[in-house]
Amino acid sequence: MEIQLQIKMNEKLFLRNPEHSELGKKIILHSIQLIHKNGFESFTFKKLAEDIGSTEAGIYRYFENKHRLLIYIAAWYWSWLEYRVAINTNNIKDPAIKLKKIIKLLATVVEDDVKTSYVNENILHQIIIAEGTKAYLTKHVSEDNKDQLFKPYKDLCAKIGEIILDCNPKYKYPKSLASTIIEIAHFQNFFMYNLPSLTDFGKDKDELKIVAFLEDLVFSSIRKG
Amino acid sequence: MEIQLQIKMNEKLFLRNPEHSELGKKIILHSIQLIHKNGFESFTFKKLAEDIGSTEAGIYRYFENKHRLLIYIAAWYWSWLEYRVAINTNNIKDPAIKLKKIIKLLATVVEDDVKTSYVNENILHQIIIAEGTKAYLTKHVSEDNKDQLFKPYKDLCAKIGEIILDCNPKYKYPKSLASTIIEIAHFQNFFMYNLPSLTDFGKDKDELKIVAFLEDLVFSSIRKG
DNA sequence: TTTTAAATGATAGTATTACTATCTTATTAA
DNA sequence: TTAATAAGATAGTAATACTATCATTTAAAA
Repeated sequence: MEIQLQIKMNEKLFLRNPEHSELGKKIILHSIQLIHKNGFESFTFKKLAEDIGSTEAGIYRYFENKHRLLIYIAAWYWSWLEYRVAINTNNIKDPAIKLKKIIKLLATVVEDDVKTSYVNENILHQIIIAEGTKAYLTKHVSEDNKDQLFKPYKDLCAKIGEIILDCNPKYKYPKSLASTIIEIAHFQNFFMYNLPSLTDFGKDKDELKIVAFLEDLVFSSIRKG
Repeated sequence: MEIQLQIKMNEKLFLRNPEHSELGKKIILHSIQLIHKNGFESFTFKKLAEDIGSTEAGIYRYFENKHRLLIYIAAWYWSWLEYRVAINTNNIKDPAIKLKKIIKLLATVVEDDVKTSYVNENILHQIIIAEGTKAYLTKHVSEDNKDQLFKPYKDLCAKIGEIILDCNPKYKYPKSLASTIIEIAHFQNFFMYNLPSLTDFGKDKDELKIVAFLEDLVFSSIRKG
């Protein structure tokens, strides 16, 4: 039996649903590759079209602009991560063990377990580390937020916040700690590889050390008092 | 007596030193204003030139491109912050109190104490919150890093790391905790105003709550064990 | 199986962006 | 006073970020 993961995406994320056609899937697959290769700034729909063997106008039928495409990719990533969190924690009772599992999912490289044919999840993880925050660090965050474009990110954050509260119902900052875990898992990874002096992991470049750091940070805060 | 703060900047940050001319100072002042107003993505040298009453070519004599200008502004900000950290902590002996002071400097709005005629420090603080990470989240971080473009950021981080070690010489992640404090101070501020459900401060929008959260996070980690 | 609609391909065109080049005129410093 | 140096003015180019149109292919409905 082959498991095919299909993530339901908010309609406002695209003009035409890329999951419903071959061209659409190619757009997602190749944009992830191109952004990974050259970075989001030098990524253009022209280059993407050439890469796919389609035309610029063709891409514009799916996404308003490259920023919207980034938001789509990020939303897909967070939905996929929440799904992985769900399947990896649903048989665990102890919230602390749940939280540890989540930290590991956030901070370590993905093993390509569930295949979604048109997305390379490992590369996706890497581009979200480097480019993910650009999805919302804009002047139009609030409007985009009203259109629910960041819902998957916020849902995941809310879920982590709840688990933090399960660990300690008196902890005062569950949501802020949740968003902190998410962002720091990515930032410490980026720093470790690119600006290593900002971390304590520069020498061995071991993602498990980021996990250890985050666990230490999180559990000493939650359990204290 | 009027105190004039002059920050020595790395020569590689610019083509011509903007501090050495009126036009240069206008470039810094107006670019901060424009980036604050419309965001970094829609910021162009053409618009900047029009705003100043100069020409595009004139700006290009000072900075290679707008990304370099952002790096310059960020570097200036981190240098200035390290200076403020120095004057605000040099008479304090207790490293824990030092650290609290630093968290406050990072997370709260600046009171315009020391004037640097051509920089509005309050607006600067806000644009670094929203745009600062874009200075290094690029495909050419490593080359830029070799040119020491991020030195002020790294110096500040190292300094905070040392103070953390002063608090507890056995703490295992001083540098990672330092970069975490810096980034989270800014991210929680951005979230609080723009994606409030990612924080516990959405209702009152009180920066002092970010300070409290960070203090709780930092000191429970450092002091534990 | 034909008709019709929808998606794609091909091509063209525009305004803006991101520059580079050159020449002239101020400003400043030797 | 002359000689650099910086700034202003103008022009030009390649690439980016789109929009529009029309023909063709593919897929769904009659």
